[in-house]
Amino acid sequence: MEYIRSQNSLDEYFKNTQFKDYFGFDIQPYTSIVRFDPDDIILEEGDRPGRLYYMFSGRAKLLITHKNGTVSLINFLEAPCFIGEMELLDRDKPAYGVTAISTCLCFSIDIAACRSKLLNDVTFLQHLCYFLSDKALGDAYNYSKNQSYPLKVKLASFILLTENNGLYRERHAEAAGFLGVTYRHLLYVLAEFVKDGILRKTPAGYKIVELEQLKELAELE
Amino acid sequence: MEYIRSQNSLDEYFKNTQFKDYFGFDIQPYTSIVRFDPDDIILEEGDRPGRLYYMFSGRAKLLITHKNGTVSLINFLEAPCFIGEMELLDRDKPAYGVTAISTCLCFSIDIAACRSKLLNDVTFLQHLCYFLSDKALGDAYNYSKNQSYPLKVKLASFILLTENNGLYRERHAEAAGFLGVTYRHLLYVLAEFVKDGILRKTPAGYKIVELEQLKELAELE
DNA sequence: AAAATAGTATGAGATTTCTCACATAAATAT
DNA sequence: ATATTTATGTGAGAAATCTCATACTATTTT
Repeated sequence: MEYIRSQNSLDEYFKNTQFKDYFGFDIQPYTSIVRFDPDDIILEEGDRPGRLYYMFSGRAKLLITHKNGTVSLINFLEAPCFIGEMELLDRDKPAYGVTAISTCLCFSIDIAACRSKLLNDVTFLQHLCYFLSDKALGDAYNYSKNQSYPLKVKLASFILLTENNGLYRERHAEAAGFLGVTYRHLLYVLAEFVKDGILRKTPAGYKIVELEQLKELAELE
Repeated sequence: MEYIRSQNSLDEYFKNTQFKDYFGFDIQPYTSIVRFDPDDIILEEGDRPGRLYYMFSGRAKLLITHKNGTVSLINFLEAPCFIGEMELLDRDKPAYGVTAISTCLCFSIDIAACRSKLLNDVTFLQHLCYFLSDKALGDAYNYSKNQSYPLKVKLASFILLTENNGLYRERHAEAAGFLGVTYRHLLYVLAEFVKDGILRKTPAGYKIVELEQLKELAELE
């Protein structure tokens, strides 16, 4: 993670997003801009980060660690969205972690400095409710739509969602868990993609060779 | 739908739920209690109901109608939860409908009478955010956990979730859509349940004969 | 009353996905 | 450096699920 320090760029981003309109008070003094690179941890599971993020560019994933230590990919977060609102609303530490997939640019709000302002700002709370309600509906819709398709199609979407710079490199166990198929079958279909020339296996991960074909497959859903 | 008029029962319910604590002002004057019977429409798709519900007992389902007219079951709502918050937060009419599965008891808040009070009540907004955020996480978790199991298991859960008075009577097409399997296959597994004596087919619907066996199956997930 | 429509029902072969057994490579611990 | 664990891969038969074709209601429309 890296802070973006230039005052210019902060001003610039403020102008170009609606972010400031989500608050009933001037949020800029409490805000900085941070960049998370792929695989950076945005929210540590079981931590009290003290930061509320508003991601205005990038993709991230939401993970849960089970009692037995295995990690499950649970959901995706796509800009624009809030990250870490549960910590603000209080109640224990987050029971989930968030990790950057692509480069993520976020406004980072210092909760300690303005927690009570936020919690008493109806403009902000209304917008947060709206975001959450909207996302819940969209997610539910996607869930029920998604599951009907064969793995070929779901995997194509999944690769496009998790790919970075044309490289797919998810843990197979994690991917299989999220996609609801066995490890074995995931490998099988992945091998099919390689055989069909859609992907190429490299030491760094699976390189996307035929982006168009992947997109076509994914669009079936 | 039926109003529950007795002042006694309103007082009673108020005492026995935390409902009133979710508001920073006295909500009781704006609240009545309504009962929805199975299959009653709680929220009409494309309507402006003017009511915010807090369901404190019962189960309901969330439906979406597609452009081509087909209806998809999208999600379940279980007490306690809010229903219709999108209408309060404004933005057009709801793009989804909600129908009672079992008998549902709800506090019904007259939005017209206290919209601005609600939208300016940080206590309420905070609780709503919390509910929404919590539900989103729970849904995501369930979803990713769920999909791995064979239909036998998922159908068992589904039947338990949609059953009323021991009777399962969902539309097969709707159920198949939600469960992400073909109509054919759903019928196949349903027939298996009948053959195994778990369900019995009656003119009124599928009667649950072996509740325990259904529960056992469902608990595998 | 006939026709059209929507929901229910079943068979059979094709495809997808699973189970399980096992092998190899890479990362981590002792 | 060696054992141990973790992740990756592969084969083959079994089970789950899909596709498609085809009937049979019941309800609604004309």
